[in-house]
Amino acid sequence: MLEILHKDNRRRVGKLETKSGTVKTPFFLPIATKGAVKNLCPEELRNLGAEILLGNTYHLWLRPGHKLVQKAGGIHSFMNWDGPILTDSGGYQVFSLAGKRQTRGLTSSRLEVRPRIGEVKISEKGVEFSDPIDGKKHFMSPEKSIEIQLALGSDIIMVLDECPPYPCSREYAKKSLELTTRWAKRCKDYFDKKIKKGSTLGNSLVNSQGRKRSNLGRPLLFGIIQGSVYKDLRQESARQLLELGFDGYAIGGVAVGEPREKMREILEWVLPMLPEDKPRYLMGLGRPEELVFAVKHGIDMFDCVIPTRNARHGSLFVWKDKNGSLASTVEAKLPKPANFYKTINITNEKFKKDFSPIDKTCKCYTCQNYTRAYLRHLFSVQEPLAGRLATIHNLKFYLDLMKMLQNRN
RNA sequence: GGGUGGAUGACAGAGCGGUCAAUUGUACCAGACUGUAAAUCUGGCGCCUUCGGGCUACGGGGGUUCGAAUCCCUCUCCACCCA
Repeated sequence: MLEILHKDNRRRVGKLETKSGTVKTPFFLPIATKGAVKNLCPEELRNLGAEILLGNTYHLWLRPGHKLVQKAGGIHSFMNWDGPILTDSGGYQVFSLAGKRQTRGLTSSRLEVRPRIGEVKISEKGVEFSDPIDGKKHFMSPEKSIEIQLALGSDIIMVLDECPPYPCSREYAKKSLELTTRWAKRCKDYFDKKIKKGSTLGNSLVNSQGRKRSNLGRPLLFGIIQGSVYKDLRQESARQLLELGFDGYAIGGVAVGEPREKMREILEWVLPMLPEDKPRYLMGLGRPEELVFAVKHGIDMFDCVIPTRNARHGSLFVWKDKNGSLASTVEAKLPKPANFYKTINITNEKFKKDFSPIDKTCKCYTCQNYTRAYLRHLFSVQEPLAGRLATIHNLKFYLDLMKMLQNRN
């Protein structure tokens, strides 16, 4: 399913086949947690160069519900995106919602809307979450996560995992990775059983025009390597998942607060163990220099909220030097300040009278038509267009970066 | 002309003898954000500072008090009511 067309040291350039189409690697998945990339239409995403999106099992399960999505003809048809979609399993919510109380948003008027943040209880059986919106409890097992993802019609299904926080004791990390492996096996068993039956695949084998997109008749299933910052545990996790056998391997539990050079180590420990012909996915990453670094170490896929969320918060990416080969301008040393871009906060006073585009070299709709001064104005008067234009630009930056990394030279 | 209630930092608006350079919100300034609890959050926001503190401040002036944004007198302005 992954065809590598070109290799340059450990950097892999190729294409990944899914049941909804083929995607060039390495690639970045814009995040559409609840079935939409915040602020953008699918058509706009296409124009920006997006080929594949990420949705979230947990969020779509709570709202609108996987059954409803299935009734709508699957997530592709429901959200009008006929390209591939990867769904995260809900494992990250084990991390992001765990132990959170109403410590945020105390001054926000929206607090009343979400009075209590869910507690997360992990057991052998699965995870009990509270809905962050209404506090209602929901139980998700590994099988349930797969069932939901199949019903959604996902192209790349992630196993349910536990994403432990940092710092994390060796002892806990070991228990956690072993649980993740047992869950991964249950996910795979359930997945295989359902795929064999072929019953609950949703309508995702055909796109919204009723056209068959791929010869691949089933979604892909990825395992997730955990083990925190411990070499033997990371490698043990990889070994256990390799033994089970997945269509691709993700590295999870990274960028959860650990020192930045740990990421380098984790990649160095784990990547050599993974098969060449299976895609490798670094989950939740990251900053541009981290993507460049990881690609040079053999990672094929990424997802991250940075371009979209930071855009909404007024933080924009600006190229420093778009010429020359990125691979050579970004040394494979982390942590290291990025040398090929900078970020600006468009709300800063210094942009008040700056009538130049965000980035002179950028070909995005925003940079072609609007000035920094206008964008700053939109942010300061809280016009929704601000977040939209900023999102367009930041995603273009990320997708252009990936294009450069796909370049064979 | 008479009466009543007011005047607080950019704005709104608390405080009504000491713990007040003064709650809070907005605005403004800056920062953060990594499988989206997020169009969010954090910090700053009189002047000076050797970061210990110092200085000037709650409409103007004058009192009472060890001590006043807070009490009294007076002036100015604003709102409402009665002539």
